[in-house]
Amino acid sequence: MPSPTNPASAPVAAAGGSIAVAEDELVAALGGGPSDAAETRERILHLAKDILLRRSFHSFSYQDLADGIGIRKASIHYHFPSKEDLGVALIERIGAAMKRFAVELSETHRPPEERLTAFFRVMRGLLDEGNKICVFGVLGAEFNALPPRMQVAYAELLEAQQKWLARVLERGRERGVFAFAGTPDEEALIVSSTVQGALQIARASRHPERFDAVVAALEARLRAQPAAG
Amino acid sequence: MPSPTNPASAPVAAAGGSIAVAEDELVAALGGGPSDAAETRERILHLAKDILLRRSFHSFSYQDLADGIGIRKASIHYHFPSKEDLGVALIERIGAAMKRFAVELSETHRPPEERLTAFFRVMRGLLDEGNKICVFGVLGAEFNALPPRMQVAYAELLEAQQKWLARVLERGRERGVFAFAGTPDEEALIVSSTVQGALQIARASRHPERFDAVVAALEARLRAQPAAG
DNA sequence: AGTAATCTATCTACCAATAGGTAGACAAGT
DNA sequence: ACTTGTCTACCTATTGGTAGATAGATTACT
Repeated sequence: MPSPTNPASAPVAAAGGSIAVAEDELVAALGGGPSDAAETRERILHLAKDILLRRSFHSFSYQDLADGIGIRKASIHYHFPSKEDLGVALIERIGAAMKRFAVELSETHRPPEERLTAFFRVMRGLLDEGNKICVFGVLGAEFNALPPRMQVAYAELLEAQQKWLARVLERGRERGVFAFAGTPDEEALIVSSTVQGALQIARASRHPERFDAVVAALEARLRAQPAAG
Repeated sequence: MPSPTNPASAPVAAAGGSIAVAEDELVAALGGGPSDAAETRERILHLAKDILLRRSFHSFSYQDLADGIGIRKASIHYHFPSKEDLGVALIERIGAAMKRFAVELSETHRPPEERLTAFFRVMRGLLDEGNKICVFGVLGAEFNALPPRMQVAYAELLEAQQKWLARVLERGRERGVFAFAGTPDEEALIVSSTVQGALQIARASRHPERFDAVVAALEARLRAQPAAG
């Protein structure tokens, strides 16, 4: 594999985080070994996701990715023929990370309140690792300007996330640790809307702690009233 | 005024709405009369705002505006030398509309709960008139990719809106029509975060009624518990 | 085993379209 | 004469995307 100008260090890509789990796991899981092909593909996705959550979909180009990775633009087109392909892959990748996140919480038998807290923690983490916000916030804002297949992928992922959240809330209510008036679906909608908006506002106002305040309020209201007095 | 290809009808521009008040009012207030200059400027702003709230800032070009209005690209640069200038003007214009909205509610002595409802109604209106979302949601998502002066203008407008909302909530609590645990500022943050996120989710999922559900829940929780039973 | 064919992943070098932006001519109003 | 607002005509940089060469690895065939 000829890589004449591979600087052996991809500074931009190194800054990236993830929704829930280290990217390395996925790399290992997919590639199985030191496959160069999968590795480049992963690097592209990793960096693209990083820039996406920082700056939005229409604010980065194939050239940005090429520069950041130390590869030529044409090579990125080899892995992702069109930007729409890349966008869809990004959404799917994030969906996979969300799924792994959910599965892990499930397999370790975490109680609902802990799952919700973990969710909040992941979201909060985005703000710290480079002023990111959640995918739904990024792509939701430019939704009408998104290529068709990305719109579909987005909508699907959104429903999946809503479903997961609703289930967590429902189980929490069954166990008496959460209290809310409407349906679990409605409550999930409220929680995710709030988190999504709070991330954007906290970032733009440069007051990340505002996100914490919102989450605290959200948790306080969800918790069954302990008959305070 | 030479306008060789002015089609006398600007179809794209005609679809636009506003945050709170009809654009025509502003046109009249600023221009004072049938001034061509102010009129063109207004048409640009009107259309730009429309596209902005539909498709985001990086998803439209000067050419789009020129085509939509039936004017040449260079003429738009005459009124707004750079896109950053246009962006700042857009934010300021929306700020002016918000202020007029607030002043009107104030001058007609509307009670806090009515002001809040009016706020929700305006936000909901965006979804109907062409799948728009609020400015804060649009620009908040691409905040890091925004030109510097737009970031500043955005942050200022955001603070102004938060302040207004906080004041409404505070007065409502004083009068006993609202109930919430934290400070008015915190509550304002929660309300606007929720609305902002809900607009995005409702639009992307093509379920505008989900916004209504969120707002209903927001109102229900704000309302002082009527000792139901 | 040795060689030919194929496949993979990258490269260089290009493309047309579009981006934001500028210079200067020109017509009309003051 | 000056100002205002628009025009035509252009500029440079960048956009997403393509064609074709090439180097190395893998596979197939004798």
